[in-house]
Amino acid sequence: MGNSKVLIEMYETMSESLGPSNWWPGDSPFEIAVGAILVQNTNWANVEKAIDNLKSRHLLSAQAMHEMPSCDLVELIRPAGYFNIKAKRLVNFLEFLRNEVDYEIEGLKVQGLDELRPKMLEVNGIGPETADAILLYALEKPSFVVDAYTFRMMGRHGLAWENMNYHDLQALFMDALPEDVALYNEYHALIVRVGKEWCKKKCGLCENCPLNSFLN
DNA sequence: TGCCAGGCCGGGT
DNA sequence: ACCCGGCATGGC
Repeated sequence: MGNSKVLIEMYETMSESLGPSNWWPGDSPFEIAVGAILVQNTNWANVEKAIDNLKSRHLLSAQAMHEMPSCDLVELIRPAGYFNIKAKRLVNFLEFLRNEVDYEIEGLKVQGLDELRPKMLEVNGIGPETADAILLYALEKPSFVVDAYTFRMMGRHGLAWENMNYHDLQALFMDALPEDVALYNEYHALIVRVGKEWCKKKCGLCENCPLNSFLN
């Protein structure tokens, strides 16, 4: 694909400018998966409060979260926003974990990406971005994560246009880049870090953005 | 103070 | 196949 060169160059520019990201924040694959669900359309700082609520009570485990009354789970994750619907989504995912691997999330690693991803998407509350975040950051599967920052950045640089959907943009990256878990991991992390700092919804900071030399 | 943040679902065209 | 309203907190 003709995008390989520019996408690699953008990656190297961001990497040299910002340094390593050490993503995803979280001490375990399960914590990463919980964070991926809680961060849906929400500020990460709020997600951290919710995760801290669980962790400080020693309740950040699949079995503990599945066995507690859902009203308790709702209260613990309240700071993450959308707490009623996110509690249900967490329970749906916990049920999936129990059925698939008896709550041991790392057991999912034995499954191939092509069989695991569709199964995860069947869980109500797990959409493409959440599934890919869990696959990539918790399970180390080579599935590129696309998010709102990715759409914004690629649109701003003329590499994606309005009618592209999640799958289109993911394919654009995965066709252009070598299949490399570490590369996918760091690339998405850098996009989010650059996006948070320089490319918010109202983008007026392009003069200082590490990627400004790529603007037409 | 209103706007925004690392989406997704369900119901309607 | 898209489009839209709903979901909710905390920081600036």
